[in-house]
Amino acid sequence: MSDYKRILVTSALPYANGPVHIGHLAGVYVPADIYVRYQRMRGREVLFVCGSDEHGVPITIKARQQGCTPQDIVDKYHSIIKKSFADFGIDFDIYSRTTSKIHHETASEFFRKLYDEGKFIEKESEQYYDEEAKTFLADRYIVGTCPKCGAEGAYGDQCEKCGSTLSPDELINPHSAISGSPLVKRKTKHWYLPLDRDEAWLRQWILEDHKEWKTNVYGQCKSWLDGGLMPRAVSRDLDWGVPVPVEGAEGKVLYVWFDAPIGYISNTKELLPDSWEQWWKSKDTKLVHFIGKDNIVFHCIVFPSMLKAYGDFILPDNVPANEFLNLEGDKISTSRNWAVWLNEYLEDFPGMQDVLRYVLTANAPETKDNDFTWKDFQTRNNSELVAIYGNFVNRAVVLTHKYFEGKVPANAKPELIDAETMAQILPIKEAIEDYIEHYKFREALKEAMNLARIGNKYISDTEPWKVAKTDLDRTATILYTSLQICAHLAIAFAPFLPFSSAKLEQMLCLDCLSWDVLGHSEILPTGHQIAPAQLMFAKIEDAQIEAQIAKLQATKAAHEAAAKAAAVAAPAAPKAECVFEDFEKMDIRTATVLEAEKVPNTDKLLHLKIDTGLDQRELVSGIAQYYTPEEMVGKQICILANLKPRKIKGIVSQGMILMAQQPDGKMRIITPEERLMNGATIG
RNA sequence: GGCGGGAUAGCUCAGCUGGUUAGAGCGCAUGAUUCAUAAUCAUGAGGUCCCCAGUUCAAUCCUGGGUCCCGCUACCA
Repeated sequence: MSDYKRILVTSALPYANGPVHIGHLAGVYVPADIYVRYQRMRGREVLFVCGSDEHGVPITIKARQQGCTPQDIVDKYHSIIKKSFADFGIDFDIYSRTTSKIHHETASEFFRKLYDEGKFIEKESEQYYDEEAKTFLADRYIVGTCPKCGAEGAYGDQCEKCGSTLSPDELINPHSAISGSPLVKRKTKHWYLPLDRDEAWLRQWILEDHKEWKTNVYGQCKSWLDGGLMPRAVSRDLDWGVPVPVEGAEGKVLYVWFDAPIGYISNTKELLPDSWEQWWKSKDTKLVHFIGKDNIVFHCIVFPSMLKAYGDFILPDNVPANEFLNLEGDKISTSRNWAVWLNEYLEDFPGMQDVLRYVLTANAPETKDNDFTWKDFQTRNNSELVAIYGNFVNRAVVLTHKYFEGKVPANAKPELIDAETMAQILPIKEAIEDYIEHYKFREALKEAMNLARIGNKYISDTEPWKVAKTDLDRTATILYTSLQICAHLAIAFAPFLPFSSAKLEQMLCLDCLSWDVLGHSEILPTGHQIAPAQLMFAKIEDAQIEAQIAKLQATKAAHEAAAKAAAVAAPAAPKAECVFEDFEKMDIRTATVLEAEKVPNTDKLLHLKIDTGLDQRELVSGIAQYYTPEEMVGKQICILANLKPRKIKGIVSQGMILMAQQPDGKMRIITPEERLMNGATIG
């Protein structure tokens, strides 16, 4: 620790296609802010850098959907995000954005240098192109029929119905999610960062030199390194982003993963045009990246590899990645609107930033995913912040006003218990330091709260309100000691709850205190006037919590209804034209189900025996979720009789039942209006 | 599918290199107290340490297999 002269802290650049929510705050920004505030209080030179990540395909999609430009989108969310962070006291030295001029220049120059020095490899490949939207498409924006389960609307990277991983080439009828038009393949040239060349030093640097990294971080890196690294494309075909600064690269921009982390550098540069290099290139700077677990590989492998390729940059000392925060038992989701948005929180709980900061720290997903519930939020506020911290301060201040006109009394009659109580502060200070230096903010916060517990115990044990009846000198010492503890609380909590510490300092008429006075026996001198008592934290009533829960339930219901309506309103895309001869090839006829049973070990399959009029045959059909075997027996159905037999789960299926399915998944068999003979042809 | 992380009291979490009466906070119960936002203080009740096998004198911890949750996934290692 002491080897470093300064600390550069970055927190993940939030993606500017939506506001920020409690998950962002809990995983990344609150821990980073605690770390930074603590280091500053210790007098260390710290720089805290962040900004919006404003490039990439999702923003262009969103703009297209909303009929505006990508710039409109990022302008809107950049200002919302920036304001939310400011409101919550996330104390960045700079919060800038990747659409800034200086970032474009910096990222461009970064690429160009690697390009000129031959650090990239070039590859030509064929990629899907949407001629109508005039754009190449990311896998995610190619949709089609899943080759594995037959579901419509599978994405080019994954089918959400059956969960299988796909590549766009496997999709049946691939078409563009943007314009709906069919796709063509086009040749395109891209540059790749050959990560494989960096394997040896990465292995040494991470696996040998940084065994202290968190297990999730270390494990993930090891997994990648053991698997062997591959070259990774740094450019892509898109018109939104930092243009590739090479002749003949029109229509290509830097891949967003390449451009975004450079944002840390350009934002530093924007703030400190003359001295930024000291922060990024000086060996006595400690670099720490705060991120979520989805970002581990970029910050531990890819970005370091970029920095190394460029030369003379330092590498991160640590990457304390957190896990994820859930909300009321479900994954937080922007698209499903399952989140607590920071801007909305402040409307409902004005002035209560610290309560959320407290709850998110106390329940931070440091080692595993955690769940945020409003009930827990209420309990932590009412029985910890109000009942322990706020209450202790209130007791001490109120009694001081009652007996000593709001002046810090003299330490007139000390006893052993006073010294013993004060002696507990130093170990707490050291514990907090140790925990914060090791990125264990949850534990650190607990220690700070213990200090308030010590205060409550002290004041209960000494009972100044009783002693005052007989011995005012002793009362003086008790309140003197209690007020010193209050002052210590203001300092100990300052990294975590900056607003409350400011309030408490105001009440005690203190100026910004440094971390070093923690553990000193006298912060408030005798005779020092303090302000009237005011409540540090307000209780949260059940009604407020119920309102929040109702709000979440309402958004959930609204979202489900909207999804259903959208699915019903939008039938599947039309298929390409075909000729009568195509249709004529199909032998479609009526049949009756004779027997039906579930195929063992499957969820969806029924094994049917049917009478086609021509013969009796067996087939396997994926309808078990819609019909029970009992329901099917005796039903007249329509089948495609001349479909090539296919073995499914060991059973040869001779034909296919005709079904109608809605986009929301509802499925029914097709059956003649009135019962006909088996084998009647359909055409 | 492969890989990584997680599973410990009602809830949220600690438990370093195998030996602990397995811990903390909240919640709960009982008692004390009334300066304080019915807050506080003391005491207590709560646990097949996910399941099954194995190694060991000894397993929450190590090994193998399995289940569930989360993340990553570059022709899939």
